[in-house]
Amino acid sequence: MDIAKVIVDVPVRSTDRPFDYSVPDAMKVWIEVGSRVAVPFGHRTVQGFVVALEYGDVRAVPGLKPVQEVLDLMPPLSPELVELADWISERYACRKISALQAMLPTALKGKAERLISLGDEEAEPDAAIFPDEEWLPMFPGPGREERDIAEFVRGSGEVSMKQLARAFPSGAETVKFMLRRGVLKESQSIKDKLGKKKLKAIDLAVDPEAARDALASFPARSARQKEVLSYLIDLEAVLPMPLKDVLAALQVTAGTVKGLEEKGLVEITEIEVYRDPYRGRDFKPSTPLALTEEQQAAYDPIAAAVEERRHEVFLLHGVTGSGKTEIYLQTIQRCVDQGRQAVVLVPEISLTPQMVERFKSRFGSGVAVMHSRLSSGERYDEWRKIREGKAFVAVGARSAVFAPFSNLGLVIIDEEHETSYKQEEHPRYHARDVAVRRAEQGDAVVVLGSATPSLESYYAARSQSDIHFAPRLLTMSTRALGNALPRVEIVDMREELKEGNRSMFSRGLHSALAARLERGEQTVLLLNRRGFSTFVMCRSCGYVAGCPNCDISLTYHSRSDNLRCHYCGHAEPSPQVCPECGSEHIRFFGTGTQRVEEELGKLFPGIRVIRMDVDTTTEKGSHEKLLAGFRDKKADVLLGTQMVAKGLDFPDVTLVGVITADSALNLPDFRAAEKTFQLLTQVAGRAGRHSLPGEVLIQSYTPDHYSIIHASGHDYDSFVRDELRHRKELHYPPYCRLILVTLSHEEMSVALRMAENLALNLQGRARQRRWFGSLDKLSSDALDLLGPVASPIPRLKGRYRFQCIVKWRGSIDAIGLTREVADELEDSARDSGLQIGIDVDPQMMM
DNA sequence: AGCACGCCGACT
DNA sequence: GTCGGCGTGCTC
Repeated sequence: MDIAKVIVDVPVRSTDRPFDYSVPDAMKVWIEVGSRVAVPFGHRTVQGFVVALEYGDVRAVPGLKPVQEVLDLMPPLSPELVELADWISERYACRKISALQAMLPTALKGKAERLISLGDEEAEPDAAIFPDEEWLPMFPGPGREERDIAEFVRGSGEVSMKQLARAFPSGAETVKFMLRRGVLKESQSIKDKLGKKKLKAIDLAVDPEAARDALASFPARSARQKEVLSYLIDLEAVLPMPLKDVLAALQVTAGTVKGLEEKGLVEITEIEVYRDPYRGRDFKPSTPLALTEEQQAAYDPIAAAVEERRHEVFLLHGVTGSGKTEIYLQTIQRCVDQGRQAVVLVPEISLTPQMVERFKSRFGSGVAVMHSRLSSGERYDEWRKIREGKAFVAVGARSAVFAPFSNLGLVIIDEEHETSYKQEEHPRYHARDVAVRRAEQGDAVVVLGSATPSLESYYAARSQSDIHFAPRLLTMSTRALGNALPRVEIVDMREELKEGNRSMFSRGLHSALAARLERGEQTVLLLNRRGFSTFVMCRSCGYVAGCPNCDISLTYHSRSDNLRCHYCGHAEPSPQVCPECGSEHIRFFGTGTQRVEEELGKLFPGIRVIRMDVDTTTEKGSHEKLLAGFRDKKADVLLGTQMVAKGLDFPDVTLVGVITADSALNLPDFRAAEKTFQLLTQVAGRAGRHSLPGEVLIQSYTPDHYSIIHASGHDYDSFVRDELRHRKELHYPPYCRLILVTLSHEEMSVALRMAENLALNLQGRARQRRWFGSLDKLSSDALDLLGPVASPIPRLKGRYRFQCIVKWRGSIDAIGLTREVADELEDSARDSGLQIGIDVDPQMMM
């Protein structure tokens, strides 16, 4: 293997391909596919990843440079992950390097560092330029500084440019001059953002016998030192131990230990530690529960596939409380018993201590947890536990799909329908699709679990003819504990208004709340704040202004005081009275959690409310703290946005109130109904999970909408039937796929012209290939184009934004074509201020 | 992305 | 006449 193909960390299109390097003999042992390396690139050193190794005659390739350095003892990526990165870069139209980087913790994003050392030339100042040596002390000019710098560098051998700048704040010119003359020389290497965490540790410097002897002859006045020493002798078996533990245990100060160190009895060293974010927490071991008949029926086929090491995707559709987690746990056990590893993906929002605890209790320290609340150091440590084989289960959000296991046998995706599995920045991958791909590569099993599966997955399972994958459907329709699903009542807010109640609380919700306060039971109130004030609704009849072409809500634009569709560009004036009923109660809609909290305080003086939304949960750990407070019954009401709907399980919650179901329903998104149904179903599942029966009240201005009616009846099948009919009629997924192309430029006219250009090119190219045609036609291959229109966020960071939506289906390479056209346009715009973003299978159409 | 090479204005 | 402005082109 003489040639390494390397993807370099230069994220532009012209370098989005492997570059060849020769591998020095001494490096051959260390370099593998997946190695992270430092390579000379142009006039500098950059980080890169080895994606292939080839045997070849290095001499046959002129101009080949050698790999400079291998950056890790163990390659951070496996060949399997490298291959997956390649797939991601094509599937999601992103740079290869972005896909590779996305798989690693940020701590491993190395950047080049400039190192300065003494050159071959004498470090003496140039006599022709500077006065004689003996004059120097009198002239603290450049000559003096030069000598100091040379001394400084000589002292430490190699000095980073940063250190040098800190020591000689105004020495930049001099350094430059010295470099030019060869007095100093420069090299570059890649430095990680973060090192391994080192901890001060204490150890005996002499053997225990000698220490015991010393103890006997200790002067009485150093009683504290004596205490420390005897403590260490007793715990000799676990040495070296963290210094701070000793200090805490004996209530002594570092000075005491210092004294012992000076006597030569103990030794302060540094040990490398894993930062375990769950350290010090006890997890009660749990054992497998007996499965119900229904659970068993779902478990068996999954376990069989795991047992046979056969790739298969399962869609586990189980109502809230049906015990999906227990199935996950037992399936993981099967997988682990075979010496393979498992990944569990959970939406970020439900990655609560409750959730983590269930896995830690069953699998102990073999569980690595990865989520965004961890510091980058903590995340890195959890990642290393996986890479080094110290963990066999990874529980985490989206990016845990890249857990560097060597023999992954199972991927579980809980709450499969959650949009947070789609990454909204580059690379815009969907963890579910990546998981399926990864599992295919390694003959692993995928379990998609949800009480409300996404239409894409459900349709794929039912029709068995989908584009992505065809999961096997497993259904669980009863709760594991045998209790009934809560009774759900819909409150018609139009009626409330008619009867003179202008409050945001209906009379029904008001009295239900009062009853809970009286009985000391708890309530969860959901307020969906998304889509705040952007749509127009009539409070009298529930009419919402929608697009005549696209069947989505129109968005209100205050600048022009009109309503627009951001799919097709349709625009109309903003109505003054309701076109349906003539009422003047038509306005932009939205209420904040803060206002609800205020009103609660007014209606129920003394009520204890915990408010949970983006404002109150930004701080690290605040999320957990708030929930713990609610669990300990420090509040009567938990009020929040979506985050209160997910996965919480509190025994004393008997009432769930949805302040207004409509705000989710009227998002300008074709998935609005699906989101609403999912949200309502999830939040309803929070009530009455234990012995006390639950009640759910949903307030709505459109109480006859099918998503609300079916959610109240816990009727997923009927909802899907209605929703699929809509999707089919209007050509939305799962009946086609989408690509969202966003163009931005500082100048509005350029942005628009380029967007039109792109649309035209795309259309032309698709026609040539005979792909272009209405999706109405029966042919299986079709491509259609919407736009360009202004983006829902028309201006961002000083750039005007326009978007096009590609709708397509069949076996055509619509992604490749879109990328091709976008690349060409970016090229031809020599102007270069143009940015084009491609989002394949977008979840948020914003 | 950097960083150097390259062709035009204000200065010792 | 030079130092340096940042336009464009390349990086195994």
